[in-house]
Order: sequence, then structure tokens, then C-alpha cells
Amino acid sequence: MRTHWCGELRPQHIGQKVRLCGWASKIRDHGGVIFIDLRDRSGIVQTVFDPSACLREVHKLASEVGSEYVLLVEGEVVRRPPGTENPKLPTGEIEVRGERIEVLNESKPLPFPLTSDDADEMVRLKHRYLDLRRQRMQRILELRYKFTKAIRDFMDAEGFWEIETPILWKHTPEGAREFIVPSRLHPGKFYVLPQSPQLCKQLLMVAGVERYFQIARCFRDEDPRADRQLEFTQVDIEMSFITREDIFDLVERMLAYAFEHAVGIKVETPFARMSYSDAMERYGTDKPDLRFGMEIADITDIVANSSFQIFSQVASVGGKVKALNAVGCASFSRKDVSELTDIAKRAGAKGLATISVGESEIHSHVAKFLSDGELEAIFERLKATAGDLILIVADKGWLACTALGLLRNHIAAKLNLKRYGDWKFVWVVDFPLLQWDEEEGRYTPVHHPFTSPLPEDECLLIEGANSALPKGHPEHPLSKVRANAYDIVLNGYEIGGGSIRIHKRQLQEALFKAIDLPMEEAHQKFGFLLEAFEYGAPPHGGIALGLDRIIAIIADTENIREVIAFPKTSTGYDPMTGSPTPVSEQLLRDTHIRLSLED
RNA sequence: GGGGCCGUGGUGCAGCCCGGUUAGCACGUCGGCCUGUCAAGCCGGAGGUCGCGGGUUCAAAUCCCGUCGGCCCCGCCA
Repeated sequence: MRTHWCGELRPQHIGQKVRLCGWASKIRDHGGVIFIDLRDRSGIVQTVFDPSACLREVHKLASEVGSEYVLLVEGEVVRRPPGTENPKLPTGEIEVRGERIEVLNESKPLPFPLTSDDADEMVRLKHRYLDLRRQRMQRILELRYKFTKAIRDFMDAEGFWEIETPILWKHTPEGAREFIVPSRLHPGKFYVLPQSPQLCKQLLMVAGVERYFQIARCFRDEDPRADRQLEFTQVDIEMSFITREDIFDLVERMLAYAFEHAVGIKVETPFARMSYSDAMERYGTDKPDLRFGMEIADITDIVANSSFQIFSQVASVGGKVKALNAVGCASFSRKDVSELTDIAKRAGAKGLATISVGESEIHSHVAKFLSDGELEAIFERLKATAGDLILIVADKGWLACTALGLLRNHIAAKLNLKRYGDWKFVWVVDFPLLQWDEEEGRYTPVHHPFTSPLPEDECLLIEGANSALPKGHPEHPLSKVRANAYDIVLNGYEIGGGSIRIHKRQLQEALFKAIDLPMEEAHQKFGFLLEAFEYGAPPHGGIALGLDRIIAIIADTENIREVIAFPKTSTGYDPMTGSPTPVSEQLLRDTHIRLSLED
């Protein structure tokens, strides 16, 4: 139908007759000359219908065109008259002199403007097919395609096979709440949609596939957030006969390749690395944003004996006094500071001490309790100079760090330190393998129950079984086992995580014992995997990357719905189709389901 | 499960605090004029149960209660 794309026309096409297809984006009818901006996937080009240069009926047809009419326009590419070029358009030096116009379809007036970005999201989602017509959304769709394409190209070159795994899967307790699918052929029984292809990809390793990947859809029936959806996509990878170094190397090269080939962004490799405990100590989070400094410092030793009772008391019971230098924030208003205090309190801190450093004086409600020597030592440790604002939280170590971590992010956002175009990847390693679950009264896996411990920590798993210390105690061997697991973090967002898996029965049994999962029950839940592991399972490990989140970061949006073609609202509703909906009585009967709705 | 913010013609907003004209503005839309615009311009018109229900009041977009929907956060997300 067409000879060219609208957006590709340049001065080099001048003189050519072209036939274009697209939508009428913007119409400027001067009574005489009519301009119609014709838009297709590639961009926009101005078409002109001049009554002195085209047939009368062509001009009449053009005058009847409405917004978003679907058009076929034929004409000659000409240079725009001097002074009328539009530098805002890539095609702005030329225009198409319309000689023929055909209305392929009409359009009703639109429910929201396609030319601005601030329409109500609900309306956009209801008419997503219109929303996706907008150039910004098309760029995102294109970016997402190019990114996954690059990943496929790269993984192919590395010898990986993309293998599809079942969507109808088996219910396995632990982990996220699952979506269930009733079985018509097995009355009263259900499939579930996979939270991730985790177990499948491990079975593929037992199967000798060695190098697997998949752009995999995953489903979790948890409350969505700005950066979460009920269904999302992960780049799922698993390899045999490797150590975590191999995974790091592969993923670093893969991301560098995809960033460069999809978006032209050069990414520095190798990525930074940081232990979990380091991340918590220095940044107060397991997903530090390394685009800016402002590290958290420990000043417990400086103020342990100070006359400020809150500090000395916390120190004497094993707590920590942590501080952060909000560089250049001395001028924060009372309101700003009270906002900071609220954030700290939300994290569980009892309060926030601040010291505002001036040229010759300091402003602080705690300074009078601190000696000059103590103040000097604090300034020195935080490299504080005039104009800075020091924030101090005294509490249990991890709580003080977490509170300051939140403040660090808040202040950086306020000071505009989270700059777009800065790509700071970091591997966070050596997570604890287990965490104590107060409610359930047992240890639970931080990652998942097939994550191996660091080789040097395996003995702690055995020791743990015989320890005299109460479970949950921070010094209990089981609290101290580090996992051979890793997260990858980009600009403060966790974009993926993985581990080297357990592949030996003995270690797996020790792990189940540590989390108080009887072998019998383990077999009920994961029997197929445990059995598979008895037939020569190779050492293996892998990672899963959150594709939606990565695309969102590149597209510079906090909202993951922006990078999903047909997303759902934060209650899991789809305004376009109206789903979820009730189903017919017949379908319920077929699938042996009786509803018991309250009220 | 809990908390915060929001809901006013098709779209984006104002009005709400301190109740009282015909609910205002911009965009879009419709009609007219207009031969170089690109946020085209000028003139005119249509379009609103102020999310819904209840209450207070002589009187409610405005105050109160409830409810529905949206967004964000905590819990949750191995």
C-alpha cells in the first residue's frame, strides 16, 4: 500500500513521488491551504493540500478529514519554503505535496488527547489501543522488543537454548500466593500458574540442557505496586557446571550487549560488588543506589561515653549510633527536617538528631550535650563542612541503618542526585541463607529452599542442628549461614537475583531440616525435584532478571504499567476488557466449582 | 488486612477551608471565517445528575457519615 514510512522522509527524497499510510495526527485548515500531519509508527510528516496545486476534489476531501482518520496520501516530496522549516520534526525540512488522498477509515472524536502525557491513567487503560498509538508508548514497545531481541541474540551466541516451560503448573506452597486454575478432567483438583519457572529450569539442568534461558511470564497473586504487576516477565537463566563467577560474567556481558544494541548505552563492566552486610552498613538497604555517595557512618565509638544519654545508653546495650552527611542541606527548613524525622520514624526509629553545620556556628538540639572533641570527631568522620546537615539515628544497628538508608534516598531525590543516564550496576552478594520467622517459629529461606550455602558455610548448617543456642538468636549458626546467592541492583532497583543451587541430596536434607520441613512433607511438595536430583544432577545455578523493571528504568518511569502493553490496575482490574468477570454457571459446573460468596 | 491522597462537561484543571448568583478556565468537539501553519488564528454554539448513597441545613460541588473507583505506601511479594 505504501512506498515509504512517514518518519523516514528527508531532503534526499525531494522530487520523489511517495505513497504514505497513517493517521491524521494534527490538522491545520487555513480555509485555503490545509496541513495534515500524517503519523505512522515511524514518525510524523507534514502533508500539504494547496488548492492552487491540487485537484478541487482532493482539497475538498482533505478539508473533511478529522483527527485520527486513517489516510492514504500520495504526492511529491518537496523542500519546505524557506522560513517554514520545523526543526522540532526530523522530517521538518521537507513536506509532502498531496496529490491524492484516500480516507481508509474515519474516527470518532477521541476520549483523550494523544498529544500529551497527562491523561488519566484509567481512561488510557480503558482505551489502551489508543494510548499505545502515542509516540512515547510506541517508543517503549519498540525499546522492549529490541531489548529482548538483543538478549535472545546474545544468549543464542553463547550457546543457550530458549525452552518454554508449562504455564499450567503444580501448586507448591511457600513463596508467593498463586493463581489457581481448576481442572475439568480431574474434579476438585487445580493447576497453578508459575510464580517463576524455577523448578523447571533446574529439571532442565538434570536433563543435561546445560544452558537454558527463557523470556518467561510469571504470575504472583500478591498486591501490586507501582513496580509490580500480577503477571510480569523475567529473563530466566540457568547453567550447569559453573560457579557464580560464570553467572556474573555472563550477565554482565549480556546486559552490556542488550543496553548497547537496544538503546546505544555503553555500560561499564565488570559491575561493582558488595556484600549484603556492607550494603546494609553503608547504604542502609540491600539495593543501594550508587549514583551518589552519602554513605552511612558509624559514630558509636565517638559518642559512646557522651553526656547525651540517648546515644550513650543505646551504645551501652549493644545498639549503634549511625550518621549520614546530607551534603549542602544545612539550609533545610524546619518543615524539611520534620519531614526527615517522619521518614526515620516510619522506619521504626525513635527519633532523628540533626546537626546543621554553619561557617562558624552549628544549629542542633543535641550539640549542647556533645563536647567539642566529639563534634569535631563526628565532622571529621563524615567529612562535614560548612553548609552540611548531619543526620543521626541511634538504635539497633540494622534499624538505624535502614532509617538512614531511606533518608539517603529521600535527600538524593530532593537534591536531584538520581540523574538519568547514569547506570550504576552492583552485585549484592553473601545474603544470609535463612531468616528467623517470629510468627512461624522457624527459619525460612531468604531466597528459596534450593539455594546452596557458601561452601565455607556448609559446616554451619550441620552445627546448627546441634547448637545449644535458641533458634533465632543472632549468634545461632543457622542465623550466620551465608547463601551462595546474589542480587543485581541498578540505580537502587533490584533488577534480578539468583543463586548456585543445591544439587546433592545430603545438603538438601540438611537444609530442609534447618527450616523444619520434614522429609516426608518435602517429598510431597517437591518430590519430583528431589527424585530428579538422585539421578546425577549436575552442579548448577542461575538467575532471573525482572524485564519490566529494567525497561522501566531505561524508559525513565517509576510506573511499570507504562512498559507493559496491556497492564492491570493496582487492584488487578483491566479497564479495557473488564476482567476479571464472572463465568457462566455451565463453565462452573464443568470445572466442578461451587461459589461460596459472602454477602 | 492497615494508612495517605484523589474523584467537577470528552480531556486537563479552578471553585471546596469560610455552604448562598446562571459551577469558571483551557484543550477537544460542532458551525462560520481564514492560502504557509506546525500549541495555527478569529467569531459563535453545544456539552455537567460536581463518583454514588445517606445525613446536617431554609440552602450542599462545598460540612458530616458511609460506599465505590483510582493512585501511592506499609503488610505481602520464597
